[in-house]
Amino acid sequence: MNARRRTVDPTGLDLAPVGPNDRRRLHGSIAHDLAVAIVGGQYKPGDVLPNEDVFSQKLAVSRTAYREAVRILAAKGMVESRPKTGTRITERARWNLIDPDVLAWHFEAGPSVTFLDSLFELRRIVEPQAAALAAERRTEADLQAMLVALERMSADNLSTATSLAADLEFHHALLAAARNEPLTVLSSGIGATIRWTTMVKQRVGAMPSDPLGDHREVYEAVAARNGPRARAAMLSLVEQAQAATHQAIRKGPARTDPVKNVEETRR
Amino acid sequence: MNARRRTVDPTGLDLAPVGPNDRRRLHGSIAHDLAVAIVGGQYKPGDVLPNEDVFSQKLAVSRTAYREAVRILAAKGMVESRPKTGTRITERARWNLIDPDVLAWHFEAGPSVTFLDSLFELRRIVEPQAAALAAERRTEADLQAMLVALERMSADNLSTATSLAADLEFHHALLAAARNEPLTVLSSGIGATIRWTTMVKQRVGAMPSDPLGDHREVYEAVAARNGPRARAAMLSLVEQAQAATHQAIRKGPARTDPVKNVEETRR
DNA sequence: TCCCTGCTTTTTGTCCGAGGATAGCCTGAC
DNA sequence: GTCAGGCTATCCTCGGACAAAAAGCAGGGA
Repeated sequence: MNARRRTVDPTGLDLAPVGPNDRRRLHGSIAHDLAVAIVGGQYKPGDVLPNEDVFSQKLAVSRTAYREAVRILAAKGMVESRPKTGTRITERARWNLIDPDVLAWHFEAGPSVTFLDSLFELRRIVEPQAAALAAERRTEADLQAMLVALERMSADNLSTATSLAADLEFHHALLAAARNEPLTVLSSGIGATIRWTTMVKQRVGAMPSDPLGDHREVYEAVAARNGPRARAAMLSLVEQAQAATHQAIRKGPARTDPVKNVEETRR
Repeated sequence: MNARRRTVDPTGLDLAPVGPNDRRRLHGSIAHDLAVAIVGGQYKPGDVLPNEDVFSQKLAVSRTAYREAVRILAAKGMVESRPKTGTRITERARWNLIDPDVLAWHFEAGPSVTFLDSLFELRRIVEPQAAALAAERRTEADLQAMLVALERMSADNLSTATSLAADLEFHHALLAAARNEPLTVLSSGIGATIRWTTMVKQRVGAMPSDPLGDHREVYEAVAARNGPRARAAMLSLVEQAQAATHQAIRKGPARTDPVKNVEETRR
């Protein structure tokens, strides 16, 4: 959570002060923390942040670093700065919700069930069609990539980190095979969803019946250049994933731990 | 093109020095110019930009402003900075192609025909399904918004700026009625596409047969809560738009004027 | 010969302090 | 009551300095 590089921690509250993802720069981690606080509801649309001098001091960083962090958030449509008015959180409708980072921040803050559902809905719309396109356009290399991912998925017991990675790889290879650049971009967003939902399912110990079968069916349809069959298989895959996620959520709460104060995490 | 605020222009080459969109801040216009140069192919993926001192001096701005511009581009996945290595253009696959800004920059640089096609393909995938969802979920208010847009479209002769705005409004209202946040975000991207294609068609003087009829059909299907019909109507609408655009492009070139050097536009 | 360690150097990252530009707000005149 | 003008809070831009990261090189040891 806290990715600040500072080694000393006078408060003693801040566990895991030097995490493994400490390669992020200061402005990056500020943007991250602030963003998580925003999507977590700690700052609401319409709210105005304290002015630069005050806030950067509270975070114990320079105004420069803070401003660069705000630029990042502004680039994703989450805040808007103007002289005299200050920096204000924009309405959610203007956030770039399919930006990979924004999506990741949502999952980190603990996505609401409705948000999760809307993402699955997006997948239900996009991925089947993408599979159909992939069936028409895939090359041997695409097929090979999908096959490798498939094998790596089945090699492990479907619960390890590598099998998750293989899952992501599979979906990415499929999107890539569709030969549509804007569509490919959605891949990382979809990946974020898969990653999180897998984690939830794992935590609850609820492994779906047979996700591998679905994946294999998609692969074979694509290999056979059978668009409609690929579409149907992918639709079934997504729907099963959604059902499994719902089931897991009923067992455990959807929202993870409440977000800490930005001011507190950072000092 | 050049949104810099500077009033004097020693070269005399830079027309329209103070455009109407001059509200952008310096870092914003630098990001804009750089981004257009990148999507225009002036800098290619893998290329390394000159270091901050050199480049910011060449652009005649402070390092601060330049760095903030780079942060914006980095947030959209277009560049990546590291100490010692420098700032390098990332591969296109990692660009956030559905970000409204990135899309707008593409259109400004003159999109390639294949890119345009892939966007229409995305619309063909997303919008019909969105229309179907909208048919199920729309409220009276949604309907009202769509109707207003429809009337404003038909009021003007379908070639003025206000009718274009109404067109955008219609599509946005429809997406909004689908009640799916991530889907709504695509609205601005779709809007950028519509805006640009309309412009092209207009320039060539090729107005499609009857776009209004399609729009009205979509509206009525949504009003009747008839999902399948809404989907079909929207599909037809998008396909017609694509056909009309292709026709227009055959008459005139797709790519607009070549992009100028960033260093030159800015000084 | 090969690898490992430590130094050098280039580039970005962070900090600070100052002044300029913008825009919301209030005051005052008409 | 309305409009013009000044006031001021806030972000914006600037310049300069030093810190940190990391790629590449050189030297030493096995």
